[in-house]
Amino acid sequence: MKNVFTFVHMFTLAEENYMKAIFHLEHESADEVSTNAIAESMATKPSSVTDMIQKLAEKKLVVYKRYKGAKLTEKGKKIAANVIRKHRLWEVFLVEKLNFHWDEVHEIAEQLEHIQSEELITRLDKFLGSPDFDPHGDPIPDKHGVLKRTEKKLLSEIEKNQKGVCVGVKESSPDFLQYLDKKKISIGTKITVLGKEFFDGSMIIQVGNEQFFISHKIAENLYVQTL
Amino acid sequence: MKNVFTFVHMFTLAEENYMKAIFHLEHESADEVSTNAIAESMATKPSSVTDMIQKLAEKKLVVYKRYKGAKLTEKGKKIAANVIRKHRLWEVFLVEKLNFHWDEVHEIAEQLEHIQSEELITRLDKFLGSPDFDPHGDPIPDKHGVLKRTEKKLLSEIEKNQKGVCVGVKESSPDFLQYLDKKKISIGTKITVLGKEFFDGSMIIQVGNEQFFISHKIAENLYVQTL
DNA sequence: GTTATTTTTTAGTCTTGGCTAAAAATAAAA
DNA sequence: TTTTATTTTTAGCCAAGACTAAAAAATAAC
Repeated sequence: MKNVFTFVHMFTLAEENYMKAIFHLEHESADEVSTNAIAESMATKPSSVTDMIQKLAEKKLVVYKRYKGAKLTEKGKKIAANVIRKHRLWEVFLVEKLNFHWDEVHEIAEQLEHIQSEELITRLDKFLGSPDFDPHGDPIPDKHGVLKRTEKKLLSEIEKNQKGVCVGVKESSPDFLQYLDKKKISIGTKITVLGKEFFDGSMIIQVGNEQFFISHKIAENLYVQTL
Repeated sequence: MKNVFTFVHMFTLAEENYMKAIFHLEHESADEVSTNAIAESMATKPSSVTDMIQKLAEKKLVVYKRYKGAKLTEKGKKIAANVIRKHRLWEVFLVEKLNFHWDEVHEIAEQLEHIQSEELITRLDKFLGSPDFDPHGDPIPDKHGVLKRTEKKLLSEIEKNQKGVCVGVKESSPDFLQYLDKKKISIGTKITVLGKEFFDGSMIIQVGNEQFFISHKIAENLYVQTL
């Protein structure tokens, strides 16, 4: 089939997905990522990965040495970050505007992230109020592909009298999400830890004008960014 | 490449585009559509078209007889209508929510129409207030693929004292669109023809509380649905 | 420092969806 | 009704991106 997206810089769906996968793996273990690791993360075979990273290397999107794994170039990194930016912006859209739940949006965003239009993303970002985090609390890279280095912590790691902004959840079972809804906790909600019980890890927290008790189980499944 | 969209009924991007093209051509000239016509409308070669319609025929999406062209089956028609539904809903989104202009949205919608998720479209439709027309005034098929038979007319064809709702434009040059903006005419705007000059086709119309003069050139580029 | 194991690469196939060039069927003209 | 022109199909080829099986390199174990 002919390439449907006729723009200046064009990468195929497969190329974008490979770069994205390598990007994520690099952020997990710093060094160049192994063929096997990429294959596993993409549910494909190592031989297919070798093929592709060789092609990406020719296009100067990754640095590749036989038997030594791959590493994104600056250009590759930028492209990957942009795909991730689109993915996360679309997730915000799906949750905030279409009322999907946090755990329903990944598959759809996986498709939407490949839509090609700079202007679309510029406008979508504006429409959503230029969010900094996606519904899972992961940071959204800016339009230059720069990913704000974020101090995402579990609420349970926060000390007494510290504040944090809710940026996501670790677990996302319906029960948990409903609990959060009930307590009016969502992305962007400011939380202050008023008290912390060392015996069971439970906490007293303040959300808006309300103060209430939460168990350790709740606190260890909620990501916050400290302020 | 492996199919990215893993759903129940899955058609490739190419298959969807062929069905869509055939759907449009059938609505232009009733009968089965010729290989050449499809090739031209898709900017591809007749031999490629033959290949594809044979594949579609095996899948019972079109009826095909050698040298006799193709015709969508009920199933094929439904699928095509659904792609068109998605295309037009996304166009509404782009114009109404992201403030794109009517003539900027086609390329992007061409990509978005292939995103696979029933739920997404259900919610998008609701989010947009279940619109009946896209920004070009073309009707949006319902979720069963039924296309409301519409009486789309040019404003110039409307008689004195008749009313219509603006459903789209024929020409969509920036100048024309800006003119319409200035006159506060957009999709859904009610227009009443107060007077009509037979000599030059100019009109006096009412839009909201304002009454003003428009030339024939304007009137013959504006689609309305009569009320 | 060999041998064994794991990882990675190569070589060769497959499918999708394009393409060109040539053949066959249909339609138009003489 | 032949001949000519057009349309459509077939046959064969190409690229992307997957796969399997076998070879080669790097690691680990003895």
